Parts: sequence; structure tokens; C-alpha cells
Amino acid sequence: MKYYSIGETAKLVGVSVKTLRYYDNVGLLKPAKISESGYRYYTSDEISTLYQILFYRELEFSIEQIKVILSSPDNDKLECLKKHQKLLLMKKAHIEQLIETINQTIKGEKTMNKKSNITINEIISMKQKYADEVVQKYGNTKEFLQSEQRENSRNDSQKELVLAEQEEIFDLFAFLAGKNSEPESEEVQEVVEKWLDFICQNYYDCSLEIFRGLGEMYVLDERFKDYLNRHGEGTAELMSKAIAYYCKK
Amino acid sequence: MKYYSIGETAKLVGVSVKTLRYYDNVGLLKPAKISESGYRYYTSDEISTLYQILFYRELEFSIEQIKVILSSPDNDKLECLKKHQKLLLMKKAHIEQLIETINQTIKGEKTMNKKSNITINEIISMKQKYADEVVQKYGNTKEFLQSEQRENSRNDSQKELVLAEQEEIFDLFAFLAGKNSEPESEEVQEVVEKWLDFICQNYYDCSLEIFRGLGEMYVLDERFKDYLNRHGEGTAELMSKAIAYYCKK
DNA sequence: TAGACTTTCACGTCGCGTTAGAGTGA
DNA sequence: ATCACTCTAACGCGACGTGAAAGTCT
Repeated sequence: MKYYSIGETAKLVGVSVKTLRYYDNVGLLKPAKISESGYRYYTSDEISTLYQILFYRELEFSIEQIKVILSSPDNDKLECLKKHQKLLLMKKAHIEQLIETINQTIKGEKTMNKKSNITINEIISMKQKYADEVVQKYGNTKEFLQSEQRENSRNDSQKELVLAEQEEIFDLFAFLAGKNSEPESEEVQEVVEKWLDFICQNYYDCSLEIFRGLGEMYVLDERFKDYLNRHGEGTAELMSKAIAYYCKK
Repeated sequence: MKYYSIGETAKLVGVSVKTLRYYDNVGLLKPAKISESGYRYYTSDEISTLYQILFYRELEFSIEQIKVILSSPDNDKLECLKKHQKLLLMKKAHIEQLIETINQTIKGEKTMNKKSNITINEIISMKQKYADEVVQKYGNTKEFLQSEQRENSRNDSQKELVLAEQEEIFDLFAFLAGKNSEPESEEVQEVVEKWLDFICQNYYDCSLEIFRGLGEMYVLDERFKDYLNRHGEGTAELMSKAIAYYCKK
């Protein structure tokens, strides 16, 4: 049985010496024997295992996962591969959405007002993704990506429909702002409720806490404010005040 | 102008307090003012910038990249977005290949000998990817991903063709091994050259150094050895010795 | 004064890479 | 003796998270 030094092994397989030492340290791949002076020596057995490790690493399994996989029977390995594939599929969907977002942004940048390079919908969904509660609830990658996938599952005509309905609500607010309705008035509060329902139905389960934050943002964020006030002067201000009142009640 | 404390800002936008402090430390987002006692205070300007930052972070831009983007004109931002989109497209192609690899592995696992859960081709290409020279040459992510994309561009029938030709060469070696040809003999050395040419043409520019490593692996790696010897007893050993001889010359 | 908020400092994460200094093998 | 190889130990990355101890605001 021939023994290979760490350097020989590394060159043969095509990894760095540091990698092998690291794998030893974390207990992923121990050398076949260690000389008196502390030198590591590997045999074809370890080299064989090393190739398996590289295979899984390339598929982006973590070191810990590989540890488990290597010490489990073949059918469990199959299970792991399938699970991992699902995760990769979700990752792919995620990236596809990012690409789409960029596309939209580029398109929007060209046609829309130059000042806002972010669409209102992106802010709405960002709000949800970063909200404390949601992060705690869906901190788990899988659920998070799945929710995203679901959102992504709407086709183009469905998206257009949602967008049109949304614009209608903004127009309503703009109309009310135009005739100087009070934020606390019943006609305005009705539309506020309509807007909240709309968000819950089409985007996510929006708590009052998040809704309050959204409302503040309508005037705080210039791009958001600009976007809303394009429907009519004072729209953003009315919505913001009306939502604040709605949430206090 | 209202001033928001770090906690208020964090809650409003939906990030953690630590994140804001981190952004301050690395110089990405400085607070509007700092009180005598060292408290950070933000205004709607910073909150607006913060939303922009989050937008780019979600697209997986790095902090450094965002720093550059925020302080550059709009048309440069567009350029960055387009560049970034290309990168995302390559990443997507990469993931798609990983998914394909798992598919192949699962399929192979079911039909093939259970002992080998990695195909010979995966080892061949792994060999290249991790080879020191290649890492140095193509360490840059873009080039690396592009080369992978090119490999991935072969369609199924092309892949089958390459595979068939490859099997032919292995059969040749098996035939020679069957009649006990010497590794150093001319007829064997001819096939060795053929095999090297084949790798260079269909996989990558294979240096003698890497080729030597491949040859050693044919007997070192059990899965590889098994795979070759399925073409005929002693095939792996003959190939290994013949390649070693070829590379010495 | 309580308690909710803030500050800095320093260490943990993951998969290694990168020196530095000292010992070992052919 | 040379010189390529090996060892351990400690710090670096990137984008924060976590916890401790101390100070501040209301």
C-alpha cells in the first residue's frame, strides 16, 4: 500500500495542501497515518473519499452535510441529493427573479421619471422581507424561497391585472386628496381599509405594525412619495396621515 | 427635519440595528448627525439612501460595489445593473448544470453499479477545474463560469456522440489489455495519444502534467478503476502504465 | 430610579488563503 | 549542507450576529 505525502495527494487530486489540512482539522478527512514527526500520509482509500468530497463540494454541499452523507447508506445519499436539488431549484427561481427585477428596473429607468430607480412594488415586498417578524418566522431559507417562488408564479397578465387594480386605488386617494378630504373622514378610511386588504390578498399577510411602517414611508421615501404624487398633488401625504390614523384606532 | 434614532430607523426600514452600525463603520451610510453622547441620528435622506442600499443588496451586490454605485451618475448605474445581470445569468447557468449533474447521478445510481455514484466525466472535468494552473489562469469568476457555460452548451445528442467515441477508445484499451500488450509498445502508445487528443478536443486543453495525474488516478480511484475495468480486465492498469510511460518521454 | 435604549469592544460564522517561524526528508 | 517539503499557530476575508459591560434618555 503506497503512502502519499500531503503535497503529492494535493497535486494528484488537484486541491491545495491547506484544504487537506483543513479537512483533517474539522474531521472530514483524516490521513491514513501520521508519522512520528507529525507528517500526514494518505492512501488510495483517502484519495477515493476525497474525490467524493469534491463531488459534493462542487454541488455546494456544506462540510457538515458532507460528513453526514459520507457516513450514511446509499439510499440516504439519494435522498440528500434530491433534497439538495430542490434547494438548487429554488435558488434558480430566486436568481431568475433577480434578473427579472433588473430587467424591470432598466426598462423603468428608460421610460419613467429618472429620479426613481426602484418600483413601488419592490419597496412593498422589501418591507415584508426585512420585517422583523417575517425574518423570525421565515428565517428558514426554504420557506422564504418558497414564498418568493409563489409570488413569482404569477404570469405576466396576472401581474398586469394586479398592477391595474393597485393604480385604481391610488387614483382614488388622489381624487380624495384633490377635493381636500380629511384623513380621518369615513370616505378616506374606507379606501385605507381597501388598500390594506389589497396588500394582504396580493402580496402578503400585512400586520398593522408593518402597515404603519409602510404609511410612514409614503412621505419619508422620496421615490415612493414622487411615485404616489404623480397620481395627484398631496396623495402621498393623505395616504400617510390616513394610515397613521387607521392604525391608531 | 425629524431625526430618527438608530432603533426607530431600523424598525421603519426593517433592518437590524447592527446592520446600520456596520454600514456606518464601513462608510456606506453615515448618520445625519451624532449627538454629544455618541448617539446616531438619521433623517429621511439617509432612510431614502438606505432603501436604495437594500435594493442593491437584494440583487447581491457587495458593499463595496454599492459604495461605488451610489456615488456615480445614473447611466453608470445602468451599466452596473447590466453587468451584474450578466453575472447572474452565468450563475443561473452554473446552477442549472449542478441540477443536471444531480439528475445524471440519480439516474446513474439507479441503473449502474451501485458502488460508483460519480461518473467518469465528472472526474475528468473536476480534474481540470481544480488543477492549480487552471485556478490561477481562470481564478477570475467570469472566465471560469464562461468556460463552464461553453461546456454546458452541448446539446444532448452531441453529448451522446462524445460519450460514444470515448467508449470506443476505452474498448480499444480493453482489447489491447486482453491480448496482454506491453504498455510501452507502439500500438498502445498510439491509443494513448489518441486519448489525450480526445480530451483536449472535447474537454479542455490537457497539459502533460494533468494527463499524468489522470493516469495515476485510473488505478488509484476505485470508482474510476471499476468503470474502466468494466470494459475488460486490466484496462485501467494498462492505461495507467501506458500514460505514465507516455508522459515520461 | 427603573428600564428601554444606546455606545464600543471583541469574538463567532464558513471554507479556506496567507504569512511566519520552526522542524523534517532525500 | 542544501533545499524542497512539512508542521503548528494565528490572522484575514464578507456581512453581519451575538454577547458583555458601560453609558444615556425619558
